[in-house]
Amino acid sequence: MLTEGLQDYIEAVLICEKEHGCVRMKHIACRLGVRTPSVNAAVKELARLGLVSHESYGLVELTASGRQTARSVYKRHQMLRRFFSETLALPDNLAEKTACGIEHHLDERTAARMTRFMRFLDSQSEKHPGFAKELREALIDE
Amino acid sequence: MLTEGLQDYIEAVLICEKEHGCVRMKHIACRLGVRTPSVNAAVKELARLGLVSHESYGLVELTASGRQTARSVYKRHQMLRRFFSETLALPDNLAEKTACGIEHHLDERTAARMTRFMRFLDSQSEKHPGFAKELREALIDE
DNA sequence: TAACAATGTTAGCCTAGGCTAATATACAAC
DNA sequence: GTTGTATATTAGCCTAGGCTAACATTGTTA
Repeated sequence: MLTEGLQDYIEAVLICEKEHGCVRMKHIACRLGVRTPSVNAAVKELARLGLVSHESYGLVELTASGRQTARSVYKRHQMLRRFFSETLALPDNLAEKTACGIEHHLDERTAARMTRFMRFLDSQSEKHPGFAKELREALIDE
Repeated sequence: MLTEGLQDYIEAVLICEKEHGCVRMKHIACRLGVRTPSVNAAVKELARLGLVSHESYGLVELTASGRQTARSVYKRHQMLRRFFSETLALPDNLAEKTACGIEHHLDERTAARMTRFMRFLDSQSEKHPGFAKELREALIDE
């Protein structure tokens, strides 16, 4: 079973791949703010689950199914980040932190619903000039 | 420091108090789906933090500061439950489960922002007949 | 090619927070 | 008052997932 922690790790693999072209233990460690022995243990487990391949002292690579999993985790993360950052107009770092904290607690259905919800808000902004502005004003909290 | 787990416990104390008039270990255990020894350890810690008072084999009672903390946790929980249940129109049990999972990951500011956001949506529904209906239709996902 | 720097791995420890089994207490009923 | 049942507590174990320190490997550079 893919625990919350492992979801973070596999997402990190995908992102490190994008960022560096290849994935080393230290990249993952750096991204997640943990030490390499922790990464080592996690990657071992991901390999056992067939989500990455990895041989000793070598690079980490996503398998097909691992990539699919990672993408789905990533997509959800981005959706949440957008919700907090764009919809709620919170600062990027806070939006990111919050998205990161909650992403593992939304099931498929809830995530899909939120996506539709955000789409609806976008459509309202387009249809009704003033909607976005009203929203922005409603959110001010000082 | 009040860990996530302890926040669940202190919220449970408040709810058990509402439900039963007094708070026993077993009430908390039942509500959180854990065993009494786990509750015992948590309550001990809450007492150490000055959030509840409790003597051996007796009832658990919130202190003033504990009650304040519990209420704030509870309020956030309810706000989230409403977001998923009313705004996103998800089934109650799913909304509850999701709210429960993510509540500890929102800081004060984010929670306040979401509250304002929901207030804004309510005001739109009032001002523009059809808004709520359009939203409902936009969320359908079958 | 020898040595060093960077990286990865292993071993062993720690904490949080569950659990069960065994023990202790409180209270009700006889 | 003794006994039985419900509840609470303690002791001790387990897992996930961090960590450091020590060791191993790789690859680069003199």
